[in-house]
Amino acid sequence: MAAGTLTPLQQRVAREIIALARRENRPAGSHLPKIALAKAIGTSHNPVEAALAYLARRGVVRHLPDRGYFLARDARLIDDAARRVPHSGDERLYHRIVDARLEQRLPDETTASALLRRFGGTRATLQRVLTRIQQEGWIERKAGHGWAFLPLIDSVEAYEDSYELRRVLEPAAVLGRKFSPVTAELAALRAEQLFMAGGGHAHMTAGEWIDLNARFHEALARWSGNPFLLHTIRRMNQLRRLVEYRAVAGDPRLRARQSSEHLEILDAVERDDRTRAALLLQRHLEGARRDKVQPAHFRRGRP
Amino acid sequence: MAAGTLTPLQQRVAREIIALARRENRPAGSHLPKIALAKAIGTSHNPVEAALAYLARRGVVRHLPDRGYFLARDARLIDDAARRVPHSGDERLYHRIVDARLEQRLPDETTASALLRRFGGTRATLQRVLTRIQQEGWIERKAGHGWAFLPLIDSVEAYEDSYELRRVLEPAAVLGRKFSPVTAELAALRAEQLFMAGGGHAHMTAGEWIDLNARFHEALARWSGNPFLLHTIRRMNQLRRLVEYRAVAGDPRLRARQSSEHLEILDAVERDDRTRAALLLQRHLEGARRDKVQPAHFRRGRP
DNA sequence: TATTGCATATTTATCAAATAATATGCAATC
DNA sequence: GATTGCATATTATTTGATAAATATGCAATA
Repeated sequence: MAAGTLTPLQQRVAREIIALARRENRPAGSHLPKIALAKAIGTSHNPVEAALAYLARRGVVRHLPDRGYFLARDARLIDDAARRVPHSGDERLYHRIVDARLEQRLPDETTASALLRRFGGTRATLQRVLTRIQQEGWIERKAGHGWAFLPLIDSVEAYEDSYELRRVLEPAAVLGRKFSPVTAELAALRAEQLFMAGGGHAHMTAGEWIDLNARFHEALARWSGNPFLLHTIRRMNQLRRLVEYRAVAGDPRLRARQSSEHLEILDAVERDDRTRAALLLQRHLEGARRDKVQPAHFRRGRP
Repeated sequence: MAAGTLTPLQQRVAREIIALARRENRPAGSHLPKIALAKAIGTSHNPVEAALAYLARRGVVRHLPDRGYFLARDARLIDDAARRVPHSGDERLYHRIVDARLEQRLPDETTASALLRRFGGTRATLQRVLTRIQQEGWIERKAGHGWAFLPLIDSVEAYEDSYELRRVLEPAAVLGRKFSPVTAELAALRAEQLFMAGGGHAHMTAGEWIDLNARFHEALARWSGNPFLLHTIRRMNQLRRLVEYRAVAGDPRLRARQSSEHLEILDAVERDDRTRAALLLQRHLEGARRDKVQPAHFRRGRP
């Protein structure tokens, strides 16, 4: 790989290192040990080293020989420009397809070749991107050749549908027979939400806000101990991210209210008042739906 | 392609042609027009022609020049041997991995190369199979190299989890704000279930029974008008098929009871008594769970 | 008038060697 | 006692020409 460029995995790792540090509000000088990072991210040391070396070149971290890498400044104060890691070709193609689809500039049925002619790139890249989209659930292979797009959360209608599902599933998660919160995760979530409620959102990007939100809801699903429920919630979150990133990036009042509602729910969970947690959760989802589902957020409504 | 062999798509089409004819209890001599079949199956004429030519060689259908293909005998009376269409390499590898996984002969984490060494086959085949499994939700890519298996519906525990999800989702589908049954589909389902309840299961294989069951539940989900709910139910059905095909192939009394319950639910849906339909559905799922979730059905329980 | 049977245009799969990245172990260092 | 930095072993991706299927249109036919 040419000097200065990263593989897709290395790019991802670089982004995750920054996200982690920011999530934990790491101070300047904080040590970033490669093995711990590798474990947290789920990869081997090697890509972590490459990512850290890159971040050092970018000035985000400092390198001390034989001692390792250290944050150059408080994680929350790293400016947007410095922490912007380039995206791989896969990622770029993916987003171009998302955009085209959200703006209804793509037909409901198409072929790989047609997409290649339109967007360029290699077959291998396109194949990977289509597989990813298939995994996310908004495209499927037709019987022989070709692909068919499925509805995305890209209209008031579909958005309502996704909330309808979540309103049923998430309270069920909390009330499930195996529900059991993980203490450490609960504490971490609480810290995040407190930081947010306490005005921390000033140092947060729209993307970080969305991820924070997703982590909260995913944790509840994970604590249900039901892998199928978790899988479903994850999928809804992926789809929401796609749309919300563009639409409802963040009214500060809305952010503050969401966090305080999240905290209330975490409180109820902590004192094992599950009925109350489920009720609050249901109200929370109902409120979030009302806040977000407004025609103005969507470019065009679908029938 | 060598004479006598079919492409994977052609094999699939051949199987679907037979399944369709049997589903509709087509009599001997029934005409099988290629374009209608192609439309029903979602492909072009070409693979349908190849599949019909193959079925003619196998004696399942008769070919009259310039008139087309016709069932050689009543669809329900086609013997098992005659309608067994060979499986593609993909399909075989898929089932070998399913078996190995269900019997806990595979580690939780592995690599494509390791699987190749173990099962043979080409990288491309394995890649496709892994993508399919990923789509079904019981494997996922690790960050760099390798794959991690997720819990399958292969233990009492996981089976309970899947039913917990369905018990919440399916009644919600029926009660959903957009629920609206499609008359033609409802009639077709009723006919199938009546045939079954009336002793038709004698002419049915275990696989056909499972598919019938899945079609019923999928139809309810589709009528909800909520694509996300449908997607989730579909996924659960895929997984159930994997396991039930091996475990609970079919106690006749159980089959008869299931069909009559299905019919009751369809009745309630037809007279738009949704509350009752949802209630019956919930009871039905509860009963089905009790019938099926018995440790004896599973080779070994997981913790 | 619908359907078949076949021809043509597109699309996708296949191949294996070369290349590139990731996983892992461990002596050196703090 | 943990961590780095680097070497080595595995694993996975890329490539583009060739071959094989699938999609589609239409004259001939029942």
